[in-house]
Amino acid sequence: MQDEKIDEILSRSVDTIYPSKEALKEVLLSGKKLRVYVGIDPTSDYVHLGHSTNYILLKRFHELGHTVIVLVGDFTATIGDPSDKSAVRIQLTEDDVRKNLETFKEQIGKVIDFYDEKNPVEFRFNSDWLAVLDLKKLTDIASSFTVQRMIERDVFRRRMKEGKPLYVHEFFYPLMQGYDSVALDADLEIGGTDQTFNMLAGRDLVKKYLNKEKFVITTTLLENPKTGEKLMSKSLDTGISLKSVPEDMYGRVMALPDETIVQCFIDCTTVPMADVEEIKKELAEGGNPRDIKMQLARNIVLMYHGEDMANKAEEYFIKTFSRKETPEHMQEIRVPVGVLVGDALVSAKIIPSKSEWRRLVEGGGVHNLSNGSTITDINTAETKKPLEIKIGKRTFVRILPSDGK
RNA sequence: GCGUCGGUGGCGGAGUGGUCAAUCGCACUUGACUGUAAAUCAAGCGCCUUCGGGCUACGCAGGUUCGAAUCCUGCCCGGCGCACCA
Repeated sequence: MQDEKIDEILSRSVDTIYPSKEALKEVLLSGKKLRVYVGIDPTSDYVHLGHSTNYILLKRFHELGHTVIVLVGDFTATIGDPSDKSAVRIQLTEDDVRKNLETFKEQIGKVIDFYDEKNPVEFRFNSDWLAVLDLKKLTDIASSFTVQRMIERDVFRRRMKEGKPLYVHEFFYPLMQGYDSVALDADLEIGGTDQTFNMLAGRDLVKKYLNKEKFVITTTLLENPKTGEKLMSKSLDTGISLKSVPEDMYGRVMALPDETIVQCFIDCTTVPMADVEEIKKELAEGGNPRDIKMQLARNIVLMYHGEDMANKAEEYFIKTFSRKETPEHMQEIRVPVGVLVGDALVSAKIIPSKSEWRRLVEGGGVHNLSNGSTITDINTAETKKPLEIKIGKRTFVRILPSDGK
């Protein structure tokens, strides 16, 4: 049982283990309790399915009784991770961080029990040690790395090649992140493959200051196998937020490319690998990807919203998209009698502008559910009695006229 | 500091006096189709419009011109090269 769990830790969603899988396996089998951590960026409270992979893995360590730490990168956030080129430095107030952290706990709390009394999860803030780091110490840390090694890094190399700015302080970023491992007395860090460089910097520093081996597990990123694009990207807004309401979360999972189904099962759910193998086989043998993707969507919604909500989301999806029925619950807006439908929708911010409304109507994308027709007149003013409108496939609005002033 | 190149829509990236609200790719929206909000195909993608057009936009501020994203001046920001380097 224990061995099985260890095997899963060492393989599922794992890209690479440094220094080696065998070395980590040996330590895990020895029964030694490790200090394992994952870093989070507190600049926003946005956590998506891609992040969840790391926490699911962290959970596995937690279940084996290892000490689990969530590191809040409140100090490094003010520098801006060079891995993310939109390096707008954000000045975070303590309040922002706290708020984001609370939201984070709510979302990831569904994966790991943060309030487990038997094995409490530690939350640490790197400003505690980084904000007070003096230049002497920083110089000492920096002396562990050569400039050559820094500029070898592809984000840096690419930016130099493209003539994009590259600031000196960006070199500090991996150093600081690496020093976190020292301050935490970490034995193991988990992060996406995009964090490899930063996490490896920590290995060097831990060896230097603590004279021990820090293990690093990089986890696979969800990618579109066709384009190689990251499936979950904060900047592209393609990720599936863990804050999504059940119907939305379900639908967004359904919108993922068919080719990613198996990987999502592996990385975003706790469905046993044996079952995942079954699913893989089923797909290979011509199983309907839609049905299998529905299982996936169901599993994911279940994780974050519970069984009831998963059922409801599934039902909603089937009704709305498979059978194209009108949902029971829809957004309602109240408007004075006689107002143009388009104006009402714009002022309710359901549509960004009148031009957009015009395009939607001209493109045949607006339907009057009350009588089953497609609205073709942009100046339609059917606001005398309640009107149900469908815009595109997934926006439903009920317009309620009120004669009140 | 000097020289030089550049700053364009959500992003990447064309355009270098008029036909530019700005080629194209990505993202996004809508439609068709379907097995799904997949894939594929089609259309759209600044704002307003009585559909004639109007308005605001190409780092910022001025200027030249009948007319500027495109030319000039100044400023701000960046790349590269040179210089400086106790």
